[in-house]
Amino acid sequence: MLTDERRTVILDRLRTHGRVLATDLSTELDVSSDTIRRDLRELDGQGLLRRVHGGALPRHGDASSFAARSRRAPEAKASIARRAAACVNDGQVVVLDGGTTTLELARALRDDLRASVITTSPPIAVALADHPGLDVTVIGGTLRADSLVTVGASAVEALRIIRADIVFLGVCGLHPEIGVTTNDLEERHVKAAMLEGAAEVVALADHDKLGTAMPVIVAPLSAVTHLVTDADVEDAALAPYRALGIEVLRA
Amino acid sequence: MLTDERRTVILDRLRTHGRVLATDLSTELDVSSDTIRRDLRELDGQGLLRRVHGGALPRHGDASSFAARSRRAPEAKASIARRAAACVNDGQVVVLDGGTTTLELARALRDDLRASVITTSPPIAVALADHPGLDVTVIGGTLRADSLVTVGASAVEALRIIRADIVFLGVCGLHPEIGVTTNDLEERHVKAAMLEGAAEVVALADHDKLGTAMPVIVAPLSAVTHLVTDADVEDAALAPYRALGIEVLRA
DNA sequence: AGCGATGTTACACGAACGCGCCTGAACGTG
DNA sequence: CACGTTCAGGCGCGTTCGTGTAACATCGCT
Repeated sequence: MLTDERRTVILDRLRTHGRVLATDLSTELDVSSDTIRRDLRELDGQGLLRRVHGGALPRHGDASSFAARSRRAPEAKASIARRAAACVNDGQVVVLDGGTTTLELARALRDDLRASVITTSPPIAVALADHPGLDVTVIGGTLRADSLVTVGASAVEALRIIRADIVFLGVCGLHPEIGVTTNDLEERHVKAAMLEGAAEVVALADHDKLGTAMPVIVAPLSAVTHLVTDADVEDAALAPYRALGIEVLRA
Repeated sequence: MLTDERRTVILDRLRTHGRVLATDLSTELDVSSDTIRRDLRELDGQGLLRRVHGGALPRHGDASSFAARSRRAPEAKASIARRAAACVNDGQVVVLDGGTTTLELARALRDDLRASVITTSPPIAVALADHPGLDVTVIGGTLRADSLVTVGASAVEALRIIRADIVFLGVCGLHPEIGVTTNDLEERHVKAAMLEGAAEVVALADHDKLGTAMPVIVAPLSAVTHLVTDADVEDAALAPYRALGIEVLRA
């Protein structure tokens, strides 16, 4: 059995079974456990799986579920959220996009803030209900199961009539030339409606969203006024955004 | 079972059940309680849960007042919810009012149900997002912090255009002569809009809401077609509702 | 053919990890 | 205050990991 064959088999098993054990692979593929461990280490280095003691797991666990996503890079999310929360001033009309980072942002808003918050995300609305100084408005619509935001014509219509002081956009992809992108057409229209007439647009993007692009274009980078990202980003990667006049904040 | 798998299971249980007990996890996952405690300690260190004596809780507790209410008479709520959930048929348009009992109802819907659910309650929307066969629509509006439902003109308008097959109403008070009552004027208008044009109206009321009245009248009892209540109610108290042609279901 | 370079594998050994058990301390409750 | 439960830390055991080393095959070059 060739090395690449064996690794393909390993990835297949991982996809179908959801996990692999080093010892099982060793016996079933009839190679020493050292070879398997080398394979797993190598595949982990290529980002094709996640090495754990005893075997390996899919890299993104269950990336589809909202709860699973909120478990990814929680400290980066939290620091971005804290930094972004400091951008909100009393009396502002704040529009919050959905997503795990914006949910953290909602939780990070200071307790004595007095503002009006509008969101398409039911979990964010629930998180903000406790807050004493906020007026929370939920944008209605059809609920997207994976991202937990509302979409559809009614959501777009409701957002169009709002002139936000500041919009926080949880981006799926942010690319210097392509702009803000997402992977769902309906969500794109909702995000675009948020941006219309907004005074400030703050994009929240952790390091592995920068420089990436998703299939659906939301808006060009000129629509974004601020970018909040985490500390794990080299300055060179941020230069193109600064060149476009975007204020870049490192958390 | 790999360590990471086990911790994922723990977080999933925490998310679905709202809490986990160390001893339960130990027996169900078939590892020593020491291992579970190590897991919980580790996950707490990562900020993914909140360690407490005996188990763990979600790091971000639910909205306080709402969460407190949902702990009141949980077994009565659950049985009412189960009974009411059986009233829903495939293909129906279901409107769900807010409240802790209707939240339980949402969780009690059978997994293979295919229906369209419309709700003013963000927590209910979140709870239903996992459900594979449901089309979930959130009614937008201003969020009431204590009851976690949306209210206001836009909510009323959105509900007016809907002809529901079945409406589940979480009532604050149900009185044979006064009818359905609540304690918030805005919520009253939302509830009233739900009832308009509904084919069936199911009121969910545990024993201590029967025979009581709140300040604001939502609708007369003639608007209600079904009443689901718990077993702790004497027949005499139900007679007046039956006399009005309401089908009474005891859970 | 001879030779070295490269890549892949198996074996060996110390280190690290995960788990269960134990003990004293802390907690919650009556 | 006293009791049972739960907790944190330490220890030992078995497994797994990473690295170093040697054996073997393949390939390209002379």
